[in-house]
This record gives sequence, structure tokens and C-alpha cells, in this order.
Amino acid sequence: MYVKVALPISVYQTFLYRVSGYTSKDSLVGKRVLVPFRDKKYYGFIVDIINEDQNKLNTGVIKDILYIDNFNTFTEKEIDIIKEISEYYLYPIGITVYYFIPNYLKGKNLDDEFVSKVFRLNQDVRLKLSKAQQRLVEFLSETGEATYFQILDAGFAKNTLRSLIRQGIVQENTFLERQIKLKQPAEGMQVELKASLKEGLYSLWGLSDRDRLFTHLELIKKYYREGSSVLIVFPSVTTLNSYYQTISNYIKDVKVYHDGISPKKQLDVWKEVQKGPSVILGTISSLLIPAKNLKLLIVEFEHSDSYKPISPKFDANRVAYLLSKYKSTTTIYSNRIPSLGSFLLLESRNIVKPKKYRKSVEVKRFEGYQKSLKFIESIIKRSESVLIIANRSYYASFVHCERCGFEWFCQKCNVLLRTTLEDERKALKCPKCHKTYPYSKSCPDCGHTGSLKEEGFGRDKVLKSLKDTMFYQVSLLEDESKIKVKVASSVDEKLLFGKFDTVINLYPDFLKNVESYTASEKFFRAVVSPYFIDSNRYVIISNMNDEIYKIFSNKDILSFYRQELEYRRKYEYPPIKNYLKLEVWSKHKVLTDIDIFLRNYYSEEEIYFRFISDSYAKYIIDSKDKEPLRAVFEKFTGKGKLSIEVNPKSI
DNA sequence: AGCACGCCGACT
DNA sequence: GTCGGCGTGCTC
Repeated sequence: MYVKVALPISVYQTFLYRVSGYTSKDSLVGKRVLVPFRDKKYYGFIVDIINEDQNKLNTGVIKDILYIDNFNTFTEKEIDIIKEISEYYLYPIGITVYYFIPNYLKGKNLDDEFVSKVFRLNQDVRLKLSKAQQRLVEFLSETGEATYFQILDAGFAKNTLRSLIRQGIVQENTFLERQIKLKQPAEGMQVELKASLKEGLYSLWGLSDRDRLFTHLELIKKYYREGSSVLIVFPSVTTLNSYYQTISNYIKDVKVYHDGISPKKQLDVWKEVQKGPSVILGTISSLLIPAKNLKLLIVEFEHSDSYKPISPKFDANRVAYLLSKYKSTTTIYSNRIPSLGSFLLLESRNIVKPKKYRKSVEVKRFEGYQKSLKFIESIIKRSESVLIIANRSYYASFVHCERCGFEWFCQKCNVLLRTTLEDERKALKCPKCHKTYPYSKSCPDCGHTGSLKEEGFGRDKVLKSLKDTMFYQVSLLEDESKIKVKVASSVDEKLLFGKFDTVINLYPDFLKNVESYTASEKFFRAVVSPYFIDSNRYVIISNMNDEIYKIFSNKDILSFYRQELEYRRKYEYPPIKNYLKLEVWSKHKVLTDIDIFLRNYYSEEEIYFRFISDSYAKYIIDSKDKEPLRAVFEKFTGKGKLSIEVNPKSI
């Protein structure tokens, strides 16, 4: 008998091998095999079975497999989903499979000291760092947290990581199975749950994190009792962890699967959930865990950028949809407020009705950092507990105007510029593309001289200021729990099950001042998401009074999205319009070859955007036809670095 | 991805 | 005449 095997190499094709001692009735699809390939041995996965007589179609010698696992890593259904992901996102099948398997089965790096640890950035960094160290700091700042494999995959060396840990810039965390009991039970379920949800897609939003948790809990219990498995997916180990600490009080034997647990434990969980119904909390890498009778899938914080990994480039929300298609699961996209993309799909989904909140929103004019601080202090004096959202966590200095709040962003990357010294002269530098901009003494926005400060009022500065001037105890949100005043950079992906007296949103304005078509959406999120944190009072310190008033005075809080979709439709931006994105890093000769190739297949109108430099090219293609891109990949792979993104999140 | 094959320039 | 550069093609 012959089997098609997907190998972890960057090609679209699969390879044919011979297995003996099995019949086509055995469930070989989804099993891991060790195969000879050239003069090497690779672990691959069986994705198809070929009947004997069909092998005549093939040329060349077919080799025998060397070894086959006695258990299935995947069932046929997960393999079908992997095939569809690989096809849809034009990503080599073997590498796609590898993304979803337990680390233990990859058989490498397993005894490394850093495996099973999650890395996060510590506070303010003002030390001199090497290029590689700077890039890793930037990477962790963007992703929030990363596992060891993610860091290696992103091309960083172990030594870079090690040196940053030694300097105290990067923190290594291990997963703790610590449980915290919630003081308050659910305040009467405001959500109407029908006897049982039918299979299909649902959107759950408009609730505080705690109410959402208890809504999940009701559903989880129901499905679990009926003998079904439940999978809840989180954008990060940090989020998963805080959910686990709470829900494990209510459900015995919750299983956890992510890259922060040991490879051996991962494999144990993987095998265990195939045997009987389980409740599993996992990160994106757990999406295709072959849980027995999986009938409920919850994607928590569905808007998160972490649901679109870099390699392979797929969208976890789409995989969640595929799970409902192939496994008939009830899939729930859960969030405080839906993402714009989710909102677009609300019509085709069932909505779990949000409860009506009647919380007033106060907008306080931003008149500089010092005045805001005074105002915050006055609120703290009169409050039991306060959460301050600073909207940024700064680790390097940048420039802003103390008077009007203006901040410099890179025109290309929309990243805050940092101050640097170029030939002993101050300049502004983009940390991403390294483009430099001239420094000026007066504010480019309000023209005021002497009001420019080389520091932001991100999380770290707010924390320091409050610690210096106040008698109250202040801490970061993620630190000790019994502190009156908490400071956070953002709450967008942090589950907050407790209740605050007051939530203060400090100057979200700069998000809107960015020159990007996504700016309004980001601002909306930053302003509205904290509204659903359980609190008596919500104060926003901002100069965007009109916009904020408009958002909250609307009967339907999401009506902003309707207007935003109009705008996206008019200018043909995602998520209304989907594009294909191709990026190439190579020599000029290769870039021009690719250019000729592409222009041969796509018309002028279909090439929406095109940029070619000496070493880099970028295309945004407005076409449904992906095949030319597949051809480019096959023809030019190996001649440089290629990246294809289907439905990119930004163009 | 990796590795071999093969076609051109630089060398003891 | 040979060594080694890297462009091209293939791996079951």
C-alpha cells in the first residue's frame, strides 16, 4: 500500500511511500511516519492513501517508510482542514501540519533549558543594546509574549535571548497552575441561553469579562455533560492562564494545551483528549487538537493579532470556521466588542444578545501630562480601586508635546519614532524601518517651543509618576492583586474578572492621529473595550470629545462600524475587500524576473500596488486568482525570501 | 529546505 | 588542466 506523506520542507507537493502490514481500512491518515528523503530521515505525516493499482501513474523508485507511530496525531478531519488551510493560504502543506503538532513529535530542541517557557519584556529599557537585541526587544514589544519556538522561528539566536534575560530586560515565565476564586458570583445571567445552541457560528459580545466567562461556563457544562469536548482558544498564554485560574474552580479536570507546558505533557494531553470528552484551554497551536467529539469551540478575544501568525500565515478565526464546517462544532467568537471584520460577518452569524449596560461615560479634556496626573490623583482620592489605562508601554524614549499631546510617528510604519544621536546631533528614528527624521525644537503641531519632551506617558511613566507623588500603593495590572491603583498599557487582551471602582483611559487620542486607514478602528476599540470592564465609573482623558460622545450616544454602540465599513467600501480597503500580498527579498535580477512573470498573468488593474527596490519588492494584488502566486513561489523559492499573504490584515 | 549537477572564471 | 563560484532542478 502507498501513502502520500507531507514533509516539513517548503514545497507544495507531498511524497509517495510504501507501507506494508496495513490495509486501507486502517486509519493511517494523520499518522506520523519516519521516511528516508534523499540521504536524510524526516518525520512526515500521512495525508492520503493510494491504492496499489494507482502507483502505475508514478515514475521513479518508491521508498519504504522506516517507522510509523502506533497512535494517530490527527484524524482524517484535521488533515482535511490542514489541506484546506494549505490550499487557501498558499502555504506548503508539510510546514502547515508541523505548526499544529505537539512539540514532542517534532523531535528537536526538546531538552533545551528554554523550552516550555514564555518570554515577556520587563520594563523600561535604557541600556545600549546590540542590533539583534534591539530587534528581539521590538519583537517582544509587538507580540506581548512569545514562546521559545516562536522566538527561534522569528530568526533570533538563543544567545540574544539569554543575554537579554541576564540583563533583566526579558523575563522568563513558567505556567503556574494557581487558582483564584472569584468573590462575586455572576450577577444573574443576562444572556438568554436557549436549551442548546445549534451547530454553526455565533458571536458573543457586549458583556464584561466575568459575565462572558459565566456565559461560557453554562455552555461548557451543558456540552460536557452531554459527552462532548469543548475547546476554548486564547490569543496568549497569559490570557489563558488567568482564565484557567478562575474556571478551574468550577470545572474539575480542565486540560491545558499550549507551548508553555513541557513537550511530554503536551503529548500526554494530546493523547488523553482523544479518549474521552474533555474541556481544553489552548492557544492557537491547539486549534486542531483531535479532541473526542468536539462540539463547542470558543475563540476568546477573537480580534487579537496573535490569531494571524507569521508562519504559516493563516487566520485562526477562519480555522475556527473550518472546524464548524468539518466537525459540526458550535463556534463562538467571543469578545468585549467584535472586531470590524467580525462585525461584517455578524449578519451571517447568530448573535448571543448583549446585556444592556447603563454606565455613564465621562470625558475629561487632556491638558498635558502634569494636569492629567493631578486629575487622576483627585479621582484616586475618592475611589476604592482605580485602573489606569495608559495605552502605551514605553521602553525607549520618544518625543511628544507636553502641551498638545502631539507625537511623532514614522510615515511608513506608523510606529512611534525614537530619539537617537546621529553624529552628536539629535534625530528621530523609526525603530522598524530605521528611517531618520530631523529633530525640531518646536512642536510641529501647535508650534509651541520648549514643550517637547523626550518621554511618553506610557504605562511605565504613569506608574513611576504615581509612585513618586502618592502615598497610595500603585502597581502594574499584572502584579500583586490587592493594590488600590493599577496601571496597564492596554486592556485589550487582558481578562479582568474583578471589579474596579473607576476605570481611567488616559489619552487614547494618538491612536487616531496615525496616518493609517485602520486608525479610527483602533481608536474606537481603545475607547469602547474598557467600557465593558466591570466598574462604576469610566473616565476618558481625551481631546476627542465629539467622537467619543458620538460613539456612546448611539443607541447601538456598534453603529460606528457601519460608518467605518462605508469608508472601507469607498476606498476599497479590507475587510470589505480582500487582497493578495506578495513580498520578496532578493537580488534585483530576481525581482525583475518576478515582475515580468506577474505582469504576464495579472492585468495592470489587478496589480493594486507595486513597489520594487534593489533588494525588496511588494505587491498588493486585487484578484481572486491565486495560482500565479503559487507559480511564483514554486519558480522562485530558494532564490530569495518569499512571503505570500492571502487576505492580509493590512495593506 | 538542502543537496547535487553543471557551466563559467581564476588558479598552482 | 583543476578548483570552486552559484544558478537550476529535484527530492517519493
